[in-house]
Amino acid sequence: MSDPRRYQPDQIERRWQRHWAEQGLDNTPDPEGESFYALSMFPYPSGNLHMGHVRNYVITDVIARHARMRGCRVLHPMGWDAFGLPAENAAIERGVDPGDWTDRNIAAMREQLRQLGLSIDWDREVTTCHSDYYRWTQWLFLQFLDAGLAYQKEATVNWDPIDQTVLANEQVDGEGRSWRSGALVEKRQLRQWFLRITDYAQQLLDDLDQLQGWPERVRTMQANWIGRSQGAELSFPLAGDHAELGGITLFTTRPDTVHGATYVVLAPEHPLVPRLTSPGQREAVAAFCDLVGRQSDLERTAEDRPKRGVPLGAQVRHPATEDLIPVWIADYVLADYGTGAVMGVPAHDQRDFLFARQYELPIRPVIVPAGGDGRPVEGCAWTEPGVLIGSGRFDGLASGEAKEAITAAAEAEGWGRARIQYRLRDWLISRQRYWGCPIPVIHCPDCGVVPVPAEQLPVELPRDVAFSGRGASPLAQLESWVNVPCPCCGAAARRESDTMDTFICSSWYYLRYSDPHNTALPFGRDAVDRWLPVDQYVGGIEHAILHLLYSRFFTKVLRDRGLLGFNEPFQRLLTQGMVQGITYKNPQTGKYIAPADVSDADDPRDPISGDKLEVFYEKMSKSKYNGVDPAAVIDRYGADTARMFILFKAPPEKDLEWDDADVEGQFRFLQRLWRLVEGAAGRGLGLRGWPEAAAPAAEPDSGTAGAAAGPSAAPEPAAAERELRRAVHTAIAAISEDLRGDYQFNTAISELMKLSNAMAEHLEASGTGVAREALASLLILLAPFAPHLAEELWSRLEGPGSIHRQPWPQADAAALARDTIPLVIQIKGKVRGSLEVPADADRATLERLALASEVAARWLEGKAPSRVIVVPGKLVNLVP
RNA sequence: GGGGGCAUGGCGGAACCGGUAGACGCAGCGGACUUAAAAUCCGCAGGCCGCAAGGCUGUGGGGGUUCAAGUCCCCCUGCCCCCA
Repeated sequence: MSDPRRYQPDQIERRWQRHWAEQGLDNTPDPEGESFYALSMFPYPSGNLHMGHVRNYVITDVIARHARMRGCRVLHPMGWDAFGLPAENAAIERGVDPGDWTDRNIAAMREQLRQLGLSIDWDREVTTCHSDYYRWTQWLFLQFLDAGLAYQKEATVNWDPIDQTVLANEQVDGEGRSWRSGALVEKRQLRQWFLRITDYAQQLLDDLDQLQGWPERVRTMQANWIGRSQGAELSFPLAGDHAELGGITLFTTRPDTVHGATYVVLAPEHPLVPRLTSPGQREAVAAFCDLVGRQSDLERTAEDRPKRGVPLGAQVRHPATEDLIPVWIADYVLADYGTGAVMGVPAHDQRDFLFARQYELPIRPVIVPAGGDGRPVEGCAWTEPGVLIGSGRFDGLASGEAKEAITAAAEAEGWGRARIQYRLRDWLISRQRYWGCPIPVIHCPDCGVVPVPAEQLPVELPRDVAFSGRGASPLAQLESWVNVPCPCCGAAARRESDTMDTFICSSWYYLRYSDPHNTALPFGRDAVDRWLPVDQYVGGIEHAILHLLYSRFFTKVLRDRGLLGFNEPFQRLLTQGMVQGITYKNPQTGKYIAPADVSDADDPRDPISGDKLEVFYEKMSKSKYNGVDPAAVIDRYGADTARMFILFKAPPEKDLEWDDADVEGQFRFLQRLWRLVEGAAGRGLGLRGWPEAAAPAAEPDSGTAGAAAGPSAAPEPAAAERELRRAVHTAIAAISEDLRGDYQFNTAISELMKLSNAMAEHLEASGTGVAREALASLLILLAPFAPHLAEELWSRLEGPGSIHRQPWPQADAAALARDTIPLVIQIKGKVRGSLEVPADADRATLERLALASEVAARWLEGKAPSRVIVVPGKLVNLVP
C-alpha cells in the first residue's frame, strides 16, 4: 500500500508543510533590496473554504513563490475580515457567542488553508474582530473625525415594524421583506455617521490614471461610480407668498436647455417641501411622500417605471424667461444627489418628457438638431446637443457654446454658477448592529460629540450580551456599557452604540500587515513605506468598486495625515474569474439536481420524473448542488493536483469550469513527473552538489557542442542532448515570460508538460551533465505551482537545501540556437510547403532557396514570380 | 438607452508586433502489454474529397485593407459585464 516509489501526495504534503513551518521558510524577511508584496483579498471566516478562495490564494501563492525565487524579499500575509452579520445571525438564531463562533470558524479555515501549501507568513495574521486590530480601526476613525472627514447626519434606514429593529440591506429580501419577521420593511430617518469621501472624489478619479496595472474595466467601473458631471447650479426664485424663502437651487448638466424648463421638481424629502405645499395639496403631497418612502432608489429611478409626482401648489419665476412655472415633487428626483431639485425640460430629457406628457405639462423645444431644417423634433425628447432656438439672445449658438454662455450670464446676473457634480455620495458607515467595530465617541449633553481619548482605546465590545433580534441594537440596550462619564467634563454621558461598516475594517488591513505587532500605532511609517504599495493584489471582481475605492480613499486620507507616503495602495490588480460547477436543472420543474443523483452523464435525466435535464456551468452554490468541496479534492488527489488543475484549466481572470476528468488528468501528469524523476534516480542520477560544476556551462560554443557535454560523448547522445537542452531552455524562457506581468499560468503549465514530454524522450540518452540540468530545471520551474511534489523529488535527488530557496533559472540563448530552421514557402499567401534552411541565411539566400524549391517549381510552372516577400526566420511568399 | 468586453475543433483553451490556426490538456478512436480489465506506453485526430500524393475549405455572419488577416477597419448577429 505505501510503496515509497509511488506518488502518494497524502504521504508527502503534510510532512513538507510541517517541515517548512519548522524551518520558518515562509517568514517575512526584512525588506532590504528588492521587495515584493503579494496580497490576496482576505476572506470572511464563514467556516468553509470554497473553491473561489482556493483559486484566489493559489494564484497569489504562485506569484509570491516565484518572486522569492527571483531573489525578492516577499511579504505574503493572510487575515480575516471577521466582523459582520452572519456571526450575529448565528447568535440570534442559535444563541452562540459571535466571537466564539468566529474564532472557531477561523481555526477551521486556517487549517484548510494550511493544507493547500500556501507560503503564507502566519506570524502576521490579522483578525479584524480582535481588539488588538479594531483598537486601531477606532484610532483611524478618530483621525478622520479630527480631519473633519467624519460627521453625522440624518439618513434612511430599513425598519422592521414587527421586530422593532433596524435591518441591514442584506436582511431585506428582494420584495422588501424582513428576513426574520417577513414584515414589509419601512424607511426611517436616523442620525448616522458618514465619511466625507466626496472630498476626495476628484483625486480618486484623477489617480485612476496611475493604476496602469489594473484591468481597464475596473478603472472604468470606478470612474462611472464616481460619476463626475460638469454643469451648472441655477437658482429659481420663489414667487408670490414664498418669495421670502429665497429660491430653489437646482443642478443641471444641460444649462443650454434652461429656456425649455417648464416646471421645477423637488425630491419628496426636500426640506422646502412642507413650506411650499399649499393647503389644498397637503393631503395629496403627504400621501405621495408616504408612498415614495417605501421605495428604494433603484425602483424610483428605474427607466422603465412610470414617473409619478404631484404639484405642491407653489410657483417659481424662471430666471431667464421671467415666466411663472409650477413646482412639483416626483419620485425620480433623489434628495441626496445634487441639490435634490431639477428643472423639468420635457423637450430635451427623456424622463421629463414622459413626466410632462403624463401630467400635461407644457413642452417647450429650445434645441434643434444641427444641420436640420431648424424645426424641433416632435413626439419624443431630443436629448442630443444641437442649436438653440427660443432662447432669446442665445439663439443660434451650439449646445457646447451655449452651456458656457448661459452659465456665464447666470453668474453675471446672480442666478447661477458653474458646478461640478459627482454621483458618488458620502459613505454611510453607521450600523445599528452588535458585531462590528464600535464607533469610539461619547455623546455628552454639554460637550456634544466627544472622541474617546486615544489612550482609552480600544472601546471593547462587551461580551455576555443578549441577542433577541428585536428592538434596538444589543449595544444600545446594554445600559452598563452605554452609560459613561464624559471624558471632557465628567458629566453623565452615553456611548455611541452604532458600529462601523465592515468595509472600514477592510480598508486598511493591508497596511497593518506591514507592521502587525505594533502596539503604539496602527503601523509604523517606515514599515508601511517600505512594503507598500502592494505589488500585486489578487481577488474577486465583485470588489471592483466598493472595497477598492474605499481602500484608495483611506490611503489618500492617511497620506494627508502624514501616516504614510504613497498615493495608491495597490500597484497591480488581478481579478480572478469565478469557479463554476457542472449544474443540472430540470427545465420542467425548474429544480436543480445534484450531480451525484444523475446516473448517466451522457444522457442526464431527473432521477424521479425521468425528464431530460439541462446541463451548464454556473457559479458554485449550495442551492444549485454544484459545489465541489476543496477538502474532498485534497483528500483524494492532494493539494498539488488541485493547484495545478486550477491554474491550468483557464487563464486566471476568466471563469473556470470545474471538471473531474481534467482534475484526474492533472493528477496523471504529476504521477508521470514522479515516475520520470524516480526513474532517473534509479539510474543513479542525482542533484548532489547542484549547481556547481554543471557540465552544460562548460559546453563549447561551437555548433556541434553536445558531443563534448556528457561523459558518454557518442554521436547519438549529442543529438538527444541538443534536443533536451533546447527543451529545457525553451521552457525556462516561456515560463519566465508567463510569470512576468501577464500571469499566464495555464500556458506555463503546458510548457512544463512539454518539457516533461521532451525529457521522457531524451533523458535516458543524455549524459549526466545535461540530464542533471534538465532534472533540476524541471523541478525548479515546477516548484511555485506544485510546491510539495517539487520539494519531495528535489530531496529524493539529494538536491541541496529546499527547492524553494533555489534561484530562478536563466534561459541560455545558445541552447535555443538552431543550425537549420524550417522555412515556409507560400504561393500567393497560401502555405504550399516548407524547407529546412540554414538558420543564419540572409534574404537573398532565402529567396534563392525558395525559388529553387520543388514547391516553387510545381506552382510557378517555370514562370518568374511577379513579387517575392521574404520574412527571415519565417517564410518566403512567392506571388505569381 | 449609454459604456465596455467576448465569439477559435466534441470540450477547456494556445497563437509575439499581421507571417505554418488549433500548442498543451480533456473526451474519443486505433495499437502494444495483459488470461482479462485497470494502469501504463505508442500512434491518429478541424471539416469535406481522395487508396494515396495531394486538393478544397475553415477562427459567429457579411464586406474591406494587405503579398499575407483569428489578429487591422466597417456593418450585422449572439452572449456577458458595468452604468442607467
